[in-house]
Amino acid sequence: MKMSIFMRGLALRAIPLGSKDSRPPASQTEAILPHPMPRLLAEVFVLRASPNPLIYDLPEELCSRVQAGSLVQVPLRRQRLPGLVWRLFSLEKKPSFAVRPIAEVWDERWALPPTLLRLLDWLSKYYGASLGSCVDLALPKSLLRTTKRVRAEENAEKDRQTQASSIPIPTLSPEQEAAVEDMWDSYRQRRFVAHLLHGVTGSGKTEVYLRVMERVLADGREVLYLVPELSLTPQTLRRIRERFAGHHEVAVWHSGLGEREKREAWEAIASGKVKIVVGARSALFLPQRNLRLIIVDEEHDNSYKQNENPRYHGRDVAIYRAFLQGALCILGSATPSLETFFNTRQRGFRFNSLPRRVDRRTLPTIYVADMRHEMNGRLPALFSRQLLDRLRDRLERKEQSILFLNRRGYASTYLCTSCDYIATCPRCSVSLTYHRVPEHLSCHLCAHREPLATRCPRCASPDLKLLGAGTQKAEAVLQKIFPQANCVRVDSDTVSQRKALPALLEKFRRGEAEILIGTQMISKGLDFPNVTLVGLLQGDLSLHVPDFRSSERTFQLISQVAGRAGRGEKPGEVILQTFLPQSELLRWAQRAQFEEFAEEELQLRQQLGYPPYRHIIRHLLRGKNAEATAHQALAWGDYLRQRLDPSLIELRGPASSSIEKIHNYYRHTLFFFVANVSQTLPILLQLRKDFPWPRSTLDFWDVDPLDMT
DNA sequence: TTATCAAGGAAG
DNA sequence: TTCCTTGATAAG
Repeated sequence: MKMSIFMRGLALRAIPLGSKDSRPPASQTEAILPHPMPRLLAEVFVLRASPNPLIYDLPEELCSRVQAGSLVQVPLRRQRLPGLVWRLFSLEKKPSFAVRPIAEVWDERWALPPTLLRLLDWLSKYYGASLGSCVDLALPKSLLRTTKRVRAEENAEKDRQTQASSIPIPTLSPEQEAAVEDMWDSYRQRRFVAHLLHGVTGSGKTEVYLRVMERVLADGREVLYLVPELSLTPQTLRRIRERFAGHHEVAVWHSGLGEREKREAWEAIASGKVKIVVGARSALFLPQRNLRLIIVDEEHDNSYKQNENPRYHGRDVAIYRAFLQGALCILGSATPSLETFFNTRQRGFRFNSLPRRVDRRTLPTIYVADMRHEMNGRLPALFSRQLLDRLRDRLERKEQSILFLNRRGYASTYLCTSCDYIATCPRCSVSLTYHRVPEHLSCHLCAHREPLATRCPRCASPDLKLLGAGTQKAEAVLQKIFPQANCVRVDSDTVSQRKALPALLEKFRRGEAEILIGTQMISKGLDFPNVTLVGLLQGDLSLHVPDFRSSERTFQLISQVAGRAGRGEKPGEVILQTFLPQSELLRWAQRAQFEEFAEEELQLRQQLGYPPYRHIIRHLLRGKNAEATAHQALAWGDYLRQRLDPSLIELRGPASSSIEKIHNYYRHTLFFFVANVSQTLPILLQLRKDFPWPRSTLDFWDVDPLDMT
C-alpha cells in the first residue's frame, strides 16, 4: 500500500491518476537532477492475486506505452502474470526491497479509462473492500485467456439481421413526453443529474428510456442500460435491438455469458464500437469511455446488491459512475426504493411520474380476501371462495391467471403434535421444508436433505403434521379442484437448469397452460397480455419477516405482482388474500398510492433513525465453535464501546444473528448506525485491525446491507 | 496465482 | 505427541 512506503520513510512524488508519465527525456534528466536518478515506479495489481498493489519498476523502453490503467505482464515469483497499472510515481531513493521490472505490455489496445479507475477507488473505500478485489471487477477472467479471436463480427451480424420494429413506434402520452423533455434538459447541462422515473406497472417506462437513449446516441455518446438480473436481459435486449436495428449495435453483459462472448463484448465496448450495453450490475465496470446515460431499470430491486465481496449496490454504484462521468442517470420503477424517493426530496434528484397505464388501459382492481374466515374443513384454506370463483370464470373464458406464493416446497414445517418437535436442519437453525416428488425434507440454506421420519424422532409419536403451504401444495390443491386446468409451476425447484425458466414461460405465453403458479421469480417484468387475474395466496407473508424494510418489500411485492394483470386489451383483477385485511399498507397497495405509502414510511424511518436517514454498516462474525464465536463477538463489542464516539457511530449488538447457525457456522452481528459512511468505516476497519482476532472467527463487513439475517 | 506458515482438531 | 486440514499471508 501507499502508506507502507511512507512509513519506510522514503520520499515519494505521486503522479495523478490517469495522467500520462511526464518524465523528461534521459539527457535532460541527467543535466538537471542530482544523482541518484529518480526511478519511475508503478503500483500494479496482479489480477485475481493481489488485494494490494505491488511495486514494479517501469523500464525506460516501456515509458511511452504505459500509464495508469494499462494492462501489463509482471513477474511474480517464478511466474509471469497479467496485471493492471494503478498509478505511476517517482522515487528518489531505492526501496528497501527488490523491485522487479514490468515485463511487457500485455495488451496495448486498451487501458482502463480514468473515470473507471476512480470508480474502483471509491468502491473500495465506500464498501471497505480491498482495492484488488475491486480492480478484478473491471477485468473479467475471460480477458486473460489468449485464444485467438474468431468471430468478433457475429454480434454485429445479429444486429444487422434484426429487422426494424414492425409492433410501430408508439406515440407518447403527455406524461411520457414531459418526462423525456425534462430528462433531455438535464442531459444538455452536461453534468451529473439523477432522475427518478416513477411509473405504475404498464405505464411505458421503457419507451421513455428508449426516447432518451435515441437522443443520447444521436449526440454520439454511449448508454448503459441495467436490469436487476440475468433473466430479464432477453426481453429488454429484444426491445432495444428492434428499436436500434440497423443503426447501433447492442452488447449484452452478464455473468451467464461464455468466455468468448465476454471477451468479444468487452473488446467491442473498450474500442467504442458498441455504444449500447444492456446488462446486469457487473456491466457497471465496463470500460465505456463516452458513457453519458445510465438507466437503472427496476431500481428498487434487491438483486442489485451483490452478496459477496465487494458487497456493492448496483444502483448506488450507477449513481456514482454517472456522477464521475457527468452523465444522466435514470432510475425507473413502479415501486421506488425509499432511498431513491428520499433523494428526490433531499438530494435534488428530479422526480418524473407516469401515473397511468398506456393506451387507456386501467390498473387492475385489487380485491382483499379476508382469510380469517376462509376455512377448508377445520383448517385454514389456501384458496378463498373469491379466488376460486374467479379462477373458474377465467378457465371458462379462456383467459390466463397467475398465482403467487412466495414459498417453495410443499410445506414449510414438519412438526410433532405430541411433543412440539419441529424437523430442523442439523447444520442450520431453520426448519426443514417438506418436498414431494421425490419425497424428502430439505434445508433451503444449505444442501442438506433427509428422508421423512414416520415417527417423531424425539417422542416416537406417529402424530406428525405438515404446516405452512408452499407452491407444490398450491399446485396440488389446484389440480384437485380444477383437474382440467393446465398448470405451470415456476420456482427454483422447477427451474434449476439454465434454460428451464424461459422454456416454462414460453409454454405459458403460447397458451399451453391456463395457470402460472410461482414464487418471487414471477413477480418481475413478466408481460402476458392474456393474463386477467392475479392471485396473491399469502399477500402478507413478507410482512412477518423481522426486518425494518418488511413493509417496503411487501408494498413492492404486491404492486409488482398485481401489475402482471390486465396488460392486454382486457382489464385485470387481483385477489389479495390476507390475514390482516385491515392493514393500512394493504390499502395503499390496493390503490397504487406509492407516494402516500412512502411519506408515511419515511416518517417512521426518521423517528427510528433508520435508512435512508442514516446508513447501516453490518459486521458479521461466524465460527464453528458456538462459545468461542459468541465470546469473540462480545469482547469485540466491549472493545468498540470503549472507543467509539456514540454521537458519530451508534453501535447495536453484538447479538446472535436472526438465523443463528448456517452450514454449521454460528453467527453474530453488530450493526453500526452512521450518518456518513466514508467518515466512519475507516475508523471501524482500523479498530478491527488493532483488535486480536483468532483464526477461527471469520468476519465480513456489509455497508448498506439489505440482508439483515 | 502459488508457496509457505501457523493454528487447531483428529488420530494415535 | 504427531499428522493433517484449513485458512491467512506474502509476493514487488
